[in-house]
Amino acid sequence: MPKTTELLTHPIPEPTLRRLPRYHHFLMREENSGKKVISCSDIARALNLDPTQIRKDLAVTGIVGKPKVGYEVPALIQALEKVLGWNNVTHAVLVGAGSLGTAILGYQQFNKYGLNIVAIFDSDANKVGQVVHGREILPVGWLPGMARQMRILTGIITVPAEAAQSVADLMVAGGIRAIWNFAPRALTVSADTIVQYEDMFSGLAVLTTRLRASLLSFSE
Amino acid sequence: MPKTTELLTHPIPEPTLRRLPRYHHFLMREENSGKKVISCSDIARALNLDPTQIRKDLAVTGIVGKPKVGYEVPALIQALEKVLGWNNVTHAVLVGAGSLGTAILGYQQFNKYGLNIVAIFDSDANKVGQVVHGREILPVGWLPGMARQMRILTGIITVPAEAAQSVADLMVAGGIRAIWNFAPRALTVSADTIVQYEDMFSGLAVLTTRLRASLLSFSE
DNA sequence: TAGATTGTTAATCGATTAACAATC
DNA sequence: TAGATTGTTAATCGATTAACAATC
Repeated sequence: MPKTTELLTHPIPEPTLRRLPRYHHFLMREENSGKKVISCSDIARALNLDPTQIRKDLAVTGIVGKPKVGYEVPALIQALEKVLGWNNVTHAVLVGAGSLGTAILGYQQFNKYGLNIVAIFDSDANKVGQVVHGREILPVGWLPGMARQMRILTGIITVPAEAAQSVADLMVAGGIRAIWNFAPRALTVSADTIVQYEDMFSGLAVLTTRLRASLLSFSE
Repeated sequence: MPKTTELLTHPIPEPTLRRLPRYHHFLMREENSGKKVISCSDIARALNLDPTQIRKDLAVTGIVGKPKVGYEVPALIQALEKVLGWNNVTHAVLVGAGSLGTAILGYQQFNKYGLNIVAIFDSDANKVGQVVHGREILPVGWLPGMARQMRILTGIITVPAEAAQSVADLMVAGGIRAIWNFAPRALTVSADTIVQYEDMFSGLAVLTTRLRASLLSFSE
């Protein structure tokens, strides 16, 4: 194997990647309340995690802390944003102007963290032409052409499960390479396309099952 | 250790639990298209998973398959619903009548899978009294009393991050034992309360980071 | 300095995957 | 029967946690 392989940035484990935004949120809050420096144990206590785990997670940012002191909050925030790519804007199209779709479109926080939804589509002729959050709903047939022309690489699916696969096909046809899928439906896409499932039923299943287990163990 | 301990149902690993709803969705679809029996390899192909993993996951339902044939679809669906508790209704209150909150309230699918949102609250006096999806928005101060009186054990938080902790406090005060938290904020709650985080920023972080890695590896 | 905290290596834990006998 | 598929045990893999030297 050539030496360059070792120089390639080691991929960040997914569990770590999922925790980084939580650290970022917490650090922003601490910075706002005037904190200049923070230790892993502080973060661990607030987020209910193991301090060693946090140390390992933060290592991926390249930031080094001072023994007995901790990490500089602003530098750590900056480094996290760099790793998460929140400085570069990700342009995306969204399909499905239902309540979830418009909620995501209107969620200012996403914009703040580098997600820019440039167009919203729907297949419903009654919805096409309506304006939501300042953007006109476009016919979904326009997606492939527009995505290709604007070189959009990210697509968000918020349509009902039955329509999700056909929307994914349109996205792939439009050159989209990463799909954020909120529909409870497994998608079949080309090998070079990434699908990130955001299945809220999974979360609900964990919650209700844990609740039942907890009630049983307390014999209630 | 007394023998009864061994009889207690072994807790289902979280990764397994998160996959069960995906199996359920897929099986429902297969049943609708008339399929009576299904094999692990069929499921594996459709969901892009390992057949052995599926066999192990399905074992938690207690359903046994027939070698060379597979599993009976209707029985498997029933068994999954039982494990996931989708037969018993989970009553819940929701706080935060913003776009995400109303989207969740209006999402019929949740109702179908055993989640019944009995009341929606907000702290904004302008919103209180408005009706969304047939339910009047109530002042958040009423939450503890109502939750306790109706014996609601589940709460959903869809308020901005700054307000999430105070809402969680109200929920705990109202006897709520499981919180589904959509706000990007770590919550501090009593030991007997479960918090399920549904942080969409984690999903976004995974998506954009993977996309960048993919683009780099293809040297584009 | 003494002691708290970092960074890192080793041990543990748990989940995924491989191997294979049982069975229809 | 032969061969596909199940169920289960063992091996592998990867993430978390523990231990501890380095350091401010």
